[in-house]
Amino acid sequence: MVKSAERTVRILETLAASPDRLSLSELQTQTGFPRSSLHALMRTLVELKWVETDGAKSAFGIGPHALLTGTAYLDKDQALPFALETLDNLRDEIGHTVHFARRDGAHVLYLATREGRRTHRVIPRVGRRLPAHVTALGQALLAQLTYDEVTDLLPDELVGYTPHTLTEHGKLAKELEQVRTRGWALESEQGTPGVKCVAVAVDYRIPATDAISCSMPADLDDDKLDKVIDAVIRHTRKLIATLRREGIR
Amino acid sequence: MVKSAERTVRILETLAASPDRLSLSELQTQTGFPRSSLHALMRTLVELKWVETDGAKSAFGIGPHALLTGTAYLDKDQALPFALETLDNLRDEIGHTVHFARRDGAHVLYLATREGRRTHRVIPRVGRRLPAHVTALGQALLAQLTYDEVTDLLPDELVGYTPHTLTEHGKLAKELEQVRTRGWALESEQGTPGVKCVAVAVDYRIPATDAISCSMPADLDDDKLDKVIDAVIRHTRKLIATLRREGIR
DNA sequence: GTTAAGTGTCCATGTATATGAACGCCATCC
DNA sequence: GGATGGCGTTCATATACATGGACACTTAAC
Repeated sequence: MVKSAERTVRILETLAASPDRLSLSELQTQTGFPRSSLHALMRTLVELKWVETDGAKSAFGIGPHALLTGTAYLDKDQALPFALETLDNLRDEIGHTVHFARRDGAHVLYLATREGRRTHRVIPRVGRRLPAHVTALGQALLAQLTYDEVTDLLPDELVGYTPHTLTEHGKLAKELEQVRTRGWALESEQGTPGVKCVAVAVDYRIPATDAISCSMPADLDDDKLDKVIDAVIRHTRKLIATLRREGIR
Repeated sequence: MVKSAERTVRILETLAASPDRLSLSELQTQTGFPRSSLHALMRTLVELKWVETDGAKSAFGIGPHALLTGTAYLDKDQALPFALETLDNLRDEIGHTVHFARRDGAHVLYLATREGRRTHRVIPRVGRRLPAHVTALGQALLAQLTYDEVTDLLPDELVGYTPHTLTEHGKLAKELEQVRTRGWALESEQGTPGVKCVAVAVDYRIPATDAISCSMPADLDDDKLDKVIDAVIRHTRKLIATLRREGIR
């Protein structure tokens, strides 16, 4: 491990994770790196526009070059170009926001926002990440794994985001078992208050590494929910067929 | 400048800019760094998930952590949370994709995609970047600057993307003068074949650093184009008022 | 079968970096 | 006004890295 390279990305991750800009000393406490070492690294990163500084220089934040570089990850994705049409169609059919994600259900790769009023001021963006156990996307993907793999992947302490979050490994395992048998995951305000999500894994790989989800208001009635579940399953099957046909691995 | 920190981000930028994954030797030729130095850096970056490797290890690509970190830039933006509603409303009203960008018109911060069929297979994503002189967004922002500032900012050679791209500084200056007087920029297939864009600068700062644009099929008739221009101007004014009221700087 | 050019990997050593401590600056406190 | 704690900055020296060259391996050429 090259020390300064590791530190460079750790600093960037720290800045990205913080809701506010950080001073040199705050960075010191959060990263544990010496002030003087940080000083040199920050000067470098600011010059390269990977870190923004607040005029007074006492507040560092993630810079525009990090955005330019990071989002290029999307262009490299094999499955995404073929998924776009399905995702937009699904969004148009059900009228709710659709997410496409991969791996541990964490980072959202594509987002088809619905028309009309938005309910909260959270910026809809790709790359957003919530722990796998609190989202339907995450559960749909975790359900592909064995119990041991799941406990291995997740931390011992499952963080609770709302009163409905499954914070016990036993309960989560039970839920995942249900996801496996019925084929889709349902999240009712486990991650975000007032939001319900349905997710289905896109199993063109075994185990599946991608999933489609649809988020709705939590108070949606069961009739409409059934229609959404049906639509998500239908479109996911179509996407699987497309990916198989195109030979995506 | 810390050498390995600089190299770290240069490597990431090189990987991001390349359409394909790169081998160690390709990285060597593109960056000029010695193979053995690259080797150590790549191992570090792969371990940290900032770089992905292709199983065989002979093909490096940008990794998921770069996406997670880079997109956090969006959460730090002051104006964006207040712009979301306006942008979605504009999209709903005119039925075309709406972009919100800043600085040199380069990186798109928010994207409200339209419903219905998509015309090409380019992944719609934030952070995408085209040179300022080929986009309406870029021209709307360049029009805020003096001739000297523009020539200073842009390279001497203006790259042409289509036959309609303004590749001469003189012609660009003339166009920018027109943008200044009429208040909006129009791009007709100068950046992307088959696409027309209208952009208006959001001048809550002087000079404006943000702009809203709307992209349409190039064959849209003049009547509808006028309606779009009117809508973009109207919504931009509304956003300016909002930002002023909220005291965003 | 031999050559050539591609790949990743390893190692010793000269060079570049990391860092503790000291410094200067500006608030705030009492 | 002296003390305290915040900030960024600087420098000598110990430490860690950069790197040319050697190595092993695969593939393609002939």
